[in-house]
Amino acid sequence: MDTKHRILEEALTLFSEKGYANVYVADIAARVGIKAPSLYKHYKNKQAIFDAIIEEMKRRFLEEANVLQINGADVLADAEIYKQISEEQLIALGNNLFLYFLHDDYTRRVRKMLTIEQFRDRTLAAAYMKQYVDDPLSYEGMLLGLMVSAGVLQAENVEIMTLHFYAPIYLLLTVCDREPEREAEALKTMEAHIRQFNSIYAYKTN
Amino acid sequence: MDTKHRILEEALTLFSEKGYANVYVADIAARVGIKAPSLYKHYKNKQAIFDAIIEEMKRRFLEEANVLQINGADVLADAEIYKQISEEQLIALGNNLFLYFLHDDYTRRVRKMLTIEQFRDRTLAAAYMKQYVDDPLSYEGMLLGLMVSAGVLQAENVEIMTLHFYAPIYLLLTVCDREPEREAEALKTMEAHIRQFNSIYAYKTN
DNA sequence: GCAGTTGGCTAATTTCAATTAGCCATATAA
DNA sequence: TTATATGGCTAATTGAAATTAGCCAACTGC
Repeated sequence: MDTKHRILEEALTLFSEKGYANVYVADIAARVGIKAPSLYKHYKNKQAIFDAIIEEMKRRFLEEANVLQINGADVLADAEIYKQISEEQLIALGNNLFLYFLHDDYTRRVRKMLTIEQFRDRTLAAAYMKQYVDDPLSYEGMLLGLMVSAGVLQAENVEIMTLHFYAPIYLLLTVCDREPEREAEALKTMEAHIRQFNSIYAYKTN
Repeated sequence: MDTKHRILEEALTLFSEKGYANVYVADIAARVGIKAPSLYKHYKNKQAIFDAIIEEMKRRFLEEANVLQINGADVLADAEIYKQISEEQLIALGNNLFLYFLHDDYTRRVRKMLTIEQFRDRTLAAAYMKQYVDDPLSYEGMLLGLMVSAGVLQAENVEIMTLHFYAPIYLLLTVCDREPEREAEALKTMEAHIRQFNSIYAYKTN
């Protein structure tokens, strides 16, 4: 029944840890609790499993993008909120993004898998970039832009300000993906980063 | 004669494009201009080729770190220079680092290979982090620290300032590794980033 | 209560890439 | 100038993993 879905689940886990080529069909089957040949009742071959994972990933990413879009519209209607944004809330914004990317199990595995497979397939590289660079920059850019409009922050160039906000988060994310034991250190750095970011970009009456 | 070295060269290129598991010994041989079995006159097996690449990488990284260390000492003796650093020089600093990492052929291939292989071997992940995150942060941190001492820049926290300087460079590097056609755009962003960085952190007499 | 579909299994089979065997020419060195 | 090492080749051999064949039990809907 949901064996078909369990296969994707376990395959994703394995692909994210070892990469497609180093995972054997038999490994996937074992994790699901069946024998390798039984997998072929559900998927044509190994590649088809990979493709299905990518399809589901695209679906989820798209869905997520839509949710954010809608949220974005809501937030825009509600721009009042942004007039009283505090440093602590800015820290929460960064932390949420960081911890979601880092801990959400699905997101984490997909990101690792894309990291490993991206050079074999340019569309995967593009998906990675969109999801972990371009979309976050554009979403956070919108939020920070609202804060500028609300007079909470100020910047010569909001895009660059957004880069200054997000790039350290991205860097710390790549650190923690590879060396998870550095997470505590990363969270401290995160907070110091956002405090300094805030003191730099907070609106100052001269 | 230097066939032995050519093998490492061609293997590195292939590993960086497809990853270890997707490269066949025969591919490497073909690029070198010999047949697969002849490779075994030079290396015990495929893994030994990979290991030799990693050994050479470690040697080069260490050597490079030493050069920077020595440069660092020189630069420290010469701290006067830093009193008249200009925005253009700061841009040059960022650009040099970025373009060296991006275009140096050896560095580029090694970085891609590590990106692909890092999750199979924690020591590779650690090597990647050291070379592309920790060492640049510490080296740039030293330079920016000197600029602070020289009264050219000011910051609450120099480490965070360094993160603000380097993280965008790192992010743009990961973009260009994956989507090289975005390099021109990245260079513009780079410059805008450093100008804004400078206007933020430049020492201001109140 | 039975035809058919589903999803499991074991036992092949296939495929493909790594590696080994064993031969030969050339270069080196005593 | 002869023996030995070096580095190339072709033709096996091996081994591992994907995939296929073919069997069977259990559920499904009529």
